[in-house]
Amino acid sequence: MELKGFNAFKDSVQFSSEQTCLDFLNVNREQIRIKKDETAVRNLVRIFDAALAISSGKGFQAMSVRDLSREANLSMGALYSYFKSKEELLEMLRSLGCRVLERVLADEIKPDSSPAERLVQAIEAHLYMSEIMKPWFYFNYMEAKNLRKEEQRKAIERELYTEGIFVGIIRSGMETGEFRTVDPLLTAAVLKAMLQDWYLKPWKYQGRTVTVEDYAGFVIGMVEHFLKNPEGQTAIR
Amino acid sequence: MELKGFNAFKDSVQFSSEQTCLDFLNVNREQIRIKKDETAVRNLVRIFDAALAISSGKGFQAMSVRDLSREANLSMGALYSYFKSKEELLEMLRSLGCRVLERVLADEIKPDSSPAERLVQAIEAHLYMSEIMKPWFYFNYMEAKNLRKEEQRKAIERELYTEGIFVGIIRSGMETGEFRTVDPLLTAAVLKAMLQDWYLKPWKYQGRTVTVEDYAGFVIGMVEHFLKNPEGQTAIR
DNA sequence: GTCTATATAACGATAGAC
DNA sequence: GTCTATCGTTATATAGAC
Repeated sequence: MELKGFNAFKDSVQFSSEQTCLDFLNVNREQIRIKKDETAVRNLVRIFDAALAISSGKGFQAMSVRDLSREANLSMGALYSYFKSKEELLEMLRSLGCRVLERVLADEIKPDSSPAERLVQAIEAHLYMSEIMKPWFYFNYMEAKNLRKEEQRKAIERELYTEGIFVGIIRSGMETGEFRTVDPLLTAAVLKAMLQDWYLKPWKYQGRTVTVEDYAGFVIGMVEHFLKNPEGQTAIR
Repeated sequence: MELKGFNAFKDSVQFSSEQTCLDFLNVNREQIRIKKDETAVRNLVRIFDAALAISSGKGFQAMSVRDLSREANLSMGALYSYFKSKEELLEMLRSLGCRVLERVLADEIKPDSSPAERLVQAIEAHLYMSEIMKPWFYFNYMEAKNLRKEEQRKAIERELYTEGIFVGIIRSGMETGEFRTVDPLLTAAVLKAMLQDWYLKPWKYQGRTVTVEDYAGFVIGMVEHFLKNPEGQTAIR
């Protein structure tokens, strides 16, 4: 196993809040009343950062729009020219990270790599993205239940989609004989659970001075150990 | 590996909501204004069940005391003779399952078993208890952040305590040579994450008709595969 | 574009009748 | 023990001045 490492990953994805908000603005142009891009992006960044910060402490429902107004340094009236209800703000926040996450996963997982290599790429991409956008990932997980039924369905679909990436990799590894025969669905499910633990319990890993690379290395080691065919790589390649 | 199985487990713990609420009443006698045990227990069961049901849908913060009054078939006034504030209700709910959980873990993990056996006992106990008290486990996880700082600290302590049970088992298995050398803290952490996934995403496993025994078998298989010393049991050293 | 001020609804909590 | 009625507070959302 050969890890890309967190720093190399960060350089290659070039994440910035401003770029993310500009993308967001371009997609949701009609819902936002502000006409000047520069103003809109600047305030969107402040709104999103503040909302994620407050929500991570006490949850989105318990955050009042007044709280948000204070934290983002914008008046009530100003806020309501970026969204028309608190519920809409919730859905804006949710959709924020989805686009960038999907793009990164598509970029970082190389279809012509071996299953074992793609497994490492996928695990690193998931973990490192969750490290970069930790507040969003936490929010996305904890607030899913507050979405409307329809949006909730989409959120579940999304979880199953990223899990499906792992299922696909495991299946193809089993076909080439690189991996031994396991239950691909359950394996992907518990792998996902491990990856999510990284951003769900930051207090745990921070307190133990475990870095995200340490964690990635451990998870990859465990999964490889579980999947590796003891008879060695039996074919194709 | 030899599993006890869910039904055998259920028989041996003899869980009942009424018993749990009676225990609770005996511990918190001074905070509850109702004098007749029978009435108090009956209503406590209704309050707790209703509160967990509503909270699991939209979270505790979003649940109004009026919602609770409707669902539990008790008036506002009646509710407030069982707790003196919504926040106190939150802490009552949190403490509910802790006692019974701790008792069960102590009963089910036999100190004179081998590390491998104790590992199976601990995993089964955790999973099966979370299946029996699923609404409470979900609540306990999702609402921890709404507790007061002091109570939050205790919640983290509790998480680390149950995780510590696994750490202890892994360490002793490494000492006897039954297990190979791994990072006990990280192993226990990801194991915990796997166990929690069972009650955090019921929609996933229910939809796939995976039973809790299936899940237990899979997790135990994976962890044993990870821990098992390839050289076999090399004795005490 | 952003502000202050306010309308309107819902909230948690309590007092007092039964 | 439980209910109904109601208090004071806080919430979301908007209107109109700047």
